[in-house]
Amino acid sequence: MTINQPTDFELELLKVLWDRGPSTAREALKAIEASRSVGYTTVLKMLQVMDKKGMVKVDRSRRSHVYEAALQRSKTMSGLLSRFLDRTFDGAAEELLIHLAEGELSSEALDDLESRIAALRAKEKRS
Amino acid sequence: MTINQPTDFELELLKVLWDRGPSTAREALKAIEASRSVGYTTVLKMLQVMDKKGMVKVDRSRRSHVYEAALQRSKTMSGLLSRFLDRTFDGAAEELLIHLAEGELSSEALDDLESRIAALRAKEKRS
DNA sequence: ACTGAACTACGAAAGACTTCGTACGTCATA
DNA sequence: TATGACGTACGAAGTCTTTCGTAGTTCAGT
Repeated sequence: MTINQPTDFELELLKVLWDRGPSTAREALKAIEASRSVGYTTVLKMLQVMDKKGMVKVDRSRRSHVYEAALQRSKTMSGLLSRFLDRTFDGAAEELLIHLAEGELSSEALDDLESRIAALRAKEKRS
Repeated sequence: MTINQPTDFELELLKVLWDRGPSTAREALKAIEASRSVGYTTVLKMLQVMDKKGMVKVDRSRRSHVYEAALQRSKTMSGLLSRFLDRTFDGAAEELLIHLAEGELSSEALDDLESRIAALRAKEKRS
């Protein structure tokens, strides 16, 4: 059961669908155009490809088909992270954290992270 | 100066070079074969491609050319992480951490992480 | 009913990555 | 010196992703 990992563009589209909810190709285009230039048929084609891969569900009852994400945001993100962790850091989360901590974390993020750890600890103890 | 991001295979080879030090194509092949099957000329070709991209340095003074990583391990990893963070989590390290914490971290890793945070805090205060 | 706008379907091409076959050179040794 | 093992160079093909053009359909407004 190897899950389908979305590519960059696919993820971009999934994010639109997660944020906006079910959307037409044109609506998705509008959302994406905000950050970069791409043609309408390109977006449409990608949505069709994603349909074939089972990443989106399509409602064809209207003339403008409506696309909806068929993947859960959280699971998808976890899957992408997991794969990245394996491929890049050979699964060593601590290694990843070293680089994350050194380059990317603000003081607030550290606060956030600490409270998250505390929550996890509490959950662990409970189980 | 957008740095060349290694692909999966390229990273695999870089890891070999980082771990073993300067190596011939055959030595790299031996190391990689431990985990998966690939042909000798494939490895050689990749090393040649990486040479063209500037990712490795080649010593051609011997018949069997000797390849050496031209990228720093730490910088490469940080770069890969940074790109992944941007593309997948739109740069939000906290988002990444949520998923990392939920899926991948053992109790020991949490310990490790906490002490790392403490160290970062200390470093921050000092500056 | 006609026209133009908007939609879908789909072929095809470009670029990146990976893979290998093949041609050819070199070197030790039988 | 002939042979086989081992080395490099490199073209080419297969796959995947992204991109778009074009053809054909549908629908609303004149």
